[in-house]
Amino acid sequence: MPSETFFKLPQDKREKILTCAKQEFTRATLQEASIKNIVETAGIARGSFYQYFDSKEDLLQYLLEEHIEKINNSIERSIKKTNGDIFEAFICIYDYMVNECMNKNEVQFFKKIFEEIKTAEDDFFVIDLKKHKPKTMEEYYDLIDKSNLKIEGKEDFKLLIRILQAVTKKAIVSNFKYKSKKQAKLDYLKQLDYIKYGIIKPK
Amino acid sequence: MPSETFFKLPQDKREKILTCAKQEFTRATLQEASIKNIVETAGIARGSFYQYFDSKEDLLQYLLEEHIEKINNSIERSIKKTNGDIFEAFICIYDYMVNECMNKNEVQFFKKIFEEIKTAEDDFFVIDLKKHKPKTMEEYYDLIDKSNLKIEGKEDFKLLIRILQAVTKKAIVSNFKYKSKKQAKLDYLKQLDYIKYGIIKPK
DNA sequence: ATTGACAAATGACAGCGTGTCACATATAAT
DNA sequence: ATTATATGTGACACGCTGTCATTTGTCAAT
Repeated sequence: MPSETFFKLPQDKREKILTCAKQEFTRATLQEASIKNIVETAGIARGSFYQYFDSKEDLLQYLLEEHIEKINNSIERSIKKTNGDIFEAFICIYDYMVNECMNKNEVQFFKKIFEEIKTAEDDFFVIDLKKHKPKTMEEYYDLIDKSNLKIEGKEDFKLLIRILQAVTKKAIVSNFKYKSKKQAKLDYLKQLDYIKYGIIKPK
Repeated sequence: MPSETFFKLPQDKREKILTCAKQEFTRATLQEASIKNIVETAGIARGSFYQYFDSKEDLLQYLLEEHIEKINNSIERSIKKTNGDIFEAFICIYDYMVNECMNKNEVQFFKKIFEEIKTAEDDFFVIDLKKHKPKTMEEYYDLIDKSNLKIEGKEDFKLLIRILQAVTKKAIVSNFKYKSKKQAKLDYLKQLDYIKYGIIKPK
């Protein structure tokens, strides 16, 4: 978290810093991004940066935090809206992430962030940042309608969520990457259908 | 690729360098790994390193290369062995990767490597290394038996492969991460079954 | 055995980004 | 006006990088 001092800053200065930071994280990966560039473009002294943030990671964490919060809420909202239909809920989440959760000028930033996410990570938004784990999907077990699913218990549910999350993450990256948003969505829906009804032709 | 000079080195020196490099890549991520540590533990001069390799990435690429080759062959072999059954083929590939393709003393190294792989990557073994793209699964389209699959053309096939690769990558990471290799395998098989026959209960 | 030409090894060096710290400056409290 | 406290600053030492002029090793020709 940024220091108290940071929040006491005049708004325009604070925003300047955040804007320049986003710019830098868009230009480069988390590793390549340099504090030097951020302080130079934001026009603050090197020492000041460290008065506001512990580290580069701390800053990035903060930049993502409000979005993690929003996405988190969207997950709960989606599940409720679809009456616990896990597939419909994931489609809502996808739509939210792709269309609503970020401003137009942040898209490139988020594209970069999504590309940075490791396969090994189970959540959407954990990069190399250990703190502030958002609620995991598994925690919504009770809200999901399992009556027509081949799910026996939480362990099965976990396995399903892993599949859906892996596919959804990749779909979101595709949405950013490829020209046609429409095609990306269609591809995603088709993949969900495969998972829903199976890839094997019924006899 | 390493320089000619590197291959002319006495075998023990060459191996020392590679061993120390693996050690360093096991200790740290690609980004954190330092050439300084490698040359110091291997007991060679800094300049020598650059005579052998272009960069850290070049070295890592070389370390992975023979395995990429082996894995690549295992893919083709698996597909043929299973007469084009894509699911059985993926299980073979999983088994090969988890049990056979690496020496016991390399396991930690590969664990690290797999954890580094980004969600965005479509292949198994591309980290941040652009060169030497192995054959992609998509290229095996003609070898796959599609008679009982809901696959109409290459585009559908691509979507299926994306799902299977995403799930398999995560399963391999799990295998390294969790205590029980057996449970990891069972989980993977269950996930494949979900994809094969669908998660929705038949009526 | 000596020479010379080429291959390989070396480590000092400049460059660059980092995180810190002693000092400067602003703001508030008495 | 004076003191206390909070905030801002950039010079600095540090660590790692990639380079390059120089040294060392190898071996064929004489």
